[in-house]
This record gives sequence, structure tokens and C-alpha cells, in this order.
Amino acid sequence: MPELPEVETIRRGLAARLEGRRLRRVVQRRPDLRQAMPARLRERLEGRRVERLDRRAKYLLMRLDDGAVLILHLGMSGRLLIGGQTTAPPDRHDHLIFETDDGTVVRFNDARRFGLVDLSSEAELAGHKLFQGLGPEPLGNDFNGPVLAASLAGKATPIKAALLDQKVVAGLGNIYVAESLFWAGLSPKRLARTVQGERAERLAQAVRRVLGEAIDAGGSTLRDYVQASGELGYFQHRFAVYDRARQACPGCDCALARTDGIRRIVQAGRSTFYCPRRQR
DNA sequence: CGGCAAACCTGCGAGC
DNA sequence: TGCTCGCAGGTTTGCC
Repeated sequence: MPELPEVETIRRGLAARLEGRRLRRVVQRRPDLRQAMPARLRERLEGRRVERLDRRAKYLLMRLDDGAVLILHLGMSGRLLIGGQTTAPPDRHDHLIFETDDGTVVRFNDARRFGLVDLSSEAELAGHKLFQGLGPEPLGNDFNGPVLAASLAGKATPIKAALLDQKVVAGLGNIYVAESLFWAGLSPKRLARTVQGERAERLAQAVRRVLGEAIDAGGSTLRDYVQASGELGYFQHRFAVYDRARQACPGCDCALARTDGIRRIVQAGRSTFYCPRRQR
């Protein structure tokens, strides 16, 4: 569920409440997420001060004053919510709960348990298994048309699948791949290796613009996702193609044409939405 | 190595 | 009302 814009929105919401605060109380409930939570998590976190909240790809990094770094991933259904109680949580899917010295409570809630919580250190972070091979941050200075073209060169897979690959570029998921390919005018079925030169340039620009606008809108809420404050995201109202099968894409009469509007197909087991008229 | 389907787990909406 | 089915924003695994 949460892709880069949702994770970034949550990061900003949490940073405002957590940075500089001390973790007074940590409650671990179910440890069996995608991977088991680290042992003695409570002992290792309680009493620590939160220096900073950062993001790498779809991971949130909570940097603590003793050099420890808590790594959080939300999987498909994970949420981080401000508010609630550390004791007798109302929700059976609250797996980890923090309470700070000013009484702020943050709950990690994940019904499907595809998320994960891990603990590392500043020293070991760069070499951490989860970050090995991750591609560039799409909103950073290391991502542009030539970089993208180089990483797509020789790939026989459809461009849709290539963009979902976190080694190519970090942080995209099913929604923002669909939206980026639409704005770049590229068919999701096009072979990745053919996205070179001007096409790669257009795609890199589209990725950056779509992600930036989605962050400005607080992410996209389809079902589970909410910001840390509980507020919904708003970018779903601006989807060009995602979840809009048979409707018209922006500024196009495709819905009236033989193509019958935005098409839904399945690629690598996942829904793909695109306009066959505007995306080649 | 590359590419794809299936698996992980729970919840929800649609259809009967 | 209640059942079954399909589907969901991610990532890993195992198979060809």
C-alpha cells in the first residue's frame, strides 16, 4: 500500500511529534511480522531520544541518541498512527506502540503483517541487508534520464515490471508506476530496454513530478492508508489511470473510441492501468 | 542471471 | 444474513 509519497507523508507527520522526544514507554505486542521483530526491543528503545526520522525508499528510519536506528516498513496495510493508548489498545493489529516523554503515543498497526520492524546502528546501516542493491532515490540528485536509461539497458522485462523493481529506482509501487508511465506516454508493455534517450528522460521527469505532487497531496488513500494524524491522502482524486478502468484518461476521448477508455490488464500478477491511445 | 507465478496474511466489497 | 470469490498500495521465494 504505502509507496514513497505515503511513507514520506507519514515521516513528516511523525517527525513533527517525535524528533527531540524521549521514548518513555515501548510496548511490543505481536512480533511475528514479515520477519520477527528483534529481541529485547523494549529494553533497547526505552529511554532513548529520537534524533531524527528519515526515509530511504519505502523504509522509515528512526535515528536514536545512542546510535541505534529503528527500521520500519509498512508492507501493504501498515499504518503509523499518532494517538491512542499504550495500554489496552483498541485494535488487535497494533503490533508496536511508543509513548514519548510528552505523552505522544504512536502505534504501528498492520493487519496483514507484511510490514517489518528491524533494529540496526548508524555504523551498520549502509551495509544492512534491506538496503543492499536499492536503486537511487527518485527525488534525489542521483536520479535522471541517463541514469534510468543505463539501468534499463538490456532488460527484456516490460517497463512496468522494471519500475516496480526497487533496484532500478527506489520507492515506486503499483499506483505511481501506472501514473508515471501515463504521463511519460509509455505503454506498460513496452520492453524496458527500449526506454532510452528521450523516452527515459520523459519517464524520469514524470516519476519525479508524479511523486512530488502526490507528496504535496498527502499521498493516496484507497483503503488502509492514512497519514500519521489520521487524515486521509488526496492524490487519489488526481489519478489519471490507476483504478480507472473504462473511464477516460485526462484530456482524451479514449472512452468513446474503439479502445473503450482506460484498460486494465494483469502483469506479473498485478493490475496495470493504461490508455492504449496515449501510451506507446 | 532473468523473469514470472505463488506465497505470505487479513479484510472488504460484490455477487449469489 | 451468510457464504464464496476476487482483489488489495509489497517483497521474497522457488521454479523454469
